[in-house]
Amino acid sequence: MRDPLVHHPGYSLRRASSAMTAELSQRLAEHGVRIVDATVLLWLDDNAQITASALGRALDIQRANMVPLLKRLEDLGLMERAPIDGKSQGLSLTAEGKKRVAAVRATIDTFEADLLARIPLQHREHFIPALDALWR
Amino acid sequence: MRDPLVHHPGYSLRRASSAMTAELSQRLAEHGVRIVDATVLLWLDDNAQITASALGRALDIQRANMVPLLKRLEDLGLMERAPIDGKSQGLSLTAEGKKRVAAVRATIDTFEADLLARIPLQHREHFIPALDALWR
DNA sequence: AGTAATTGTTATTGCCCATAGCTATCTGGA
DNA sequence: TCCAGATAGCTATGGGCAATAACAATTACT
Repeated sequence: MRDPLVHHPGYSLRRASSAMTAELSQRLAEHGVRIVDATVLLWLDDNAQITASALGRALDIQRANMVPLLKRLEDLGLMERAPIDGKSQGLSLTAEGKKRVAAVRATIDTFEADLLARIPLQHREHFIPALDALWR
Repeated sequence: MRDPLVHHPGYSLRRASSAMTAELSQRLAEHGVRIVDATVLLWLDDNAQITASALGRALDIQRANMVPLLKRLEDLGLMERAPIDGKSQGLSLTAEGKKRVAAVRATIDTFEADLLARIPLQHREHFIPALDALWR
């Protein structure tokens, strides 16, 4: 069986990302959050009172898609909103949210370390710079 | 605004993959196929008479998810099935499928080259080996 | 003051992956 | 040779994330 996709960076990227996503999802399920939830929680922890729109721009999430995401975090009691003016609202973690984000951060840090550890040493330092060149 | 996700390989991987996927999708739309369709077409071109199950195993696609995928390619007139025995069927490209796959392959090759070109030279050769360590 | 941009929202769609369960067929060991 | 177990193809359903279009209310700019 010939594999026409060996040495195709696009395909390798897709497969690696999908494998990574599946594993991280599973680890985060322990905390009752999805991957996107976790990234938002981390951002809120570092940027209290950020606006939904600004957060969406930072994470490249459409405003429309922020709505159910934030509602979920609010329903979980992890995040709350405070009006800034008539149309904007500042987002911040609740006390429960701060507790949760600490656990989530620990899980993510472990995960990222495990991920890097799987990459042979001679390639490791090139990994993030190469990836970042593709989107940052 | 602080970014808590800089230097997180998992996040960079997700973002790079998502950016890449969006662009490739767009380029392939010109040929009327999706990304998954294209990878299947490439495989069929190199592995005529492969079985749906075997193809699914090679690409890590569940048998259940192969069904609508193959039906789509069949409806497009790009792929046909021939019974091997009472329960298996060999998949292969139609004449139209062979024409299409040539165009698709050209688009993908250009895309992969463009993708690599965006990675700074000193990191480039490390990219695929690093990715492959994460899933192959 | 009035036009343009921004914010939050609803509704809908598309793509890809995952699980559970079913039937028919094939295969290998007793 | 027969039968249990593996395999092939399929249906139905749902989850996760992203994309688009449209709308009302508010704010910012000129």
